[in-house]
Amino acid sequence: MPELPEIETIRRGLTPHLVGHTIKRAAVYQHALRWPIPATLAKTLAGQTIRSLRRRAKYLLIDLDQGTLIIHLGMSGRLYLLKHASKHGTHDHCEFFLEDDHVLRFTDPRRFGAILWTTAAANEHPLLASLGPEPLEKNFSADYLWRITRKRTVAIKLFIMTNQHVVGIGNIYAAESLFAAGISPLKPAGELTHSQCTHLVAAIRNVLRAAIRAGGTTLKDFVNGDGKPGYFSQQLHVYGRAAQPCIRCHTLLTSIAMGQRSTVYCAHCQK
DNA sequence: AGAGGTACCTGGCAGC
DNA sequence: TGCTGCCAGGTACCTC
Repeated sequence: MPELPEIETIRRGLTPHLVGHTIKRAAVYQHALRWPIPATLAKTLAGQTIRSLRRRAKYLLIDLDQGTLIIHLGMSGRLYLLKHASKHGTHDHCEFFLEDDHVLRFTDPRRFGAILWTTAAANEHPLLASLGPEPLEKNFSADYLWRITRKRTVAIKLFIMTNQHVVGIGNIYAAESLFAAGISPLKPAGELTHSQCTHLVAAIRNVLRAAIRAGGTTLKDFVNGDGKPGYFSQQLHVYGRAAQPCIRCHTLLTSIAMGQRSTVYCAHCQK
C-alpha cells in the first residue's frame, strides 16, 4: 500500500516524464472514488501543461497552468506511465493523454483514492490546510513531538498516525519506527520522555529515508508495459511478523489490535 | 478538545 | 470446486 516513501518515489519517478508536457485530453471512466472526480475535470485539463510535481503528506500535487491536481492513492491506488495508449481495465479509473503519446493512468481497485482539482493554492485546500509537519522536515523535531504529546493519553502509535500531529506515517512505518526506537506502541503519548521523543523522531526519519532510498532503486522500471511501478519490499522488522521471533532478542512478537489496526511489536525490546 | 468508533471498497485467503 | 465471510488499510467524519 502506498505510504509516504512510495508517493515520494512516484513523484521523483514521474517528474522527468511529465514536467513540461501538455495534457492533450483526459478520460474519466469511474467518477466514484473516495470523493467524486469532478465532472468537468477532463474538459478542464485539456490543453494544460504540467509545471511541477510536489508532495504533501501522501498527496501528490500536479501543478498545471491553471490549477493543481490533488491525487491520493488511498490503499490500492497506482499511478504510472504507459508509452502508448492501450485498452483500460476494470480498475483503471482515469487516464491523462500527453502530447508525446505517453499516458498517465490512475488505477485503484479499492477506490479509496482521490483525484481532485483546485485553482487555489493547493496548501489551502481543505484536505491539506490542517495537516501537521512533514516528518522529514526540520519542524518535526524532538522538541515539537515532546511539546505536543504532553498530557496526551492516547497511545503513541495512534498519536503519530494522526495527520494533524505529523503526516505520512501509516500502519507499517508506525510499527517499524516504534520498534527501531524501542518504544511500546501502547505507551501513552504524554509519558514519553524527551529522550524517547528524540529517538522516535530519529527512527521515523531513518525508516522513511531508507524506504525512499530503496524506492529509488526501482525507478528505472517506472515506465513499463505492465504498469507496475515496482513498490519496493522494505526489510520489515515487526510489521507482518506476528508470532515470529524478534530480530534482536528472539522473543516471539506480540500482535494486538489498536484502533482497528493490527499492531505488531516486541514486548521485550519495546517499553 | 480529546478520544474512540465508523464508513468507504474489493482482492485474497481461510474455512466450510 | 464453489461459496461465504473476514481481513487489510488511509483518513475524513461522526459521536460521546
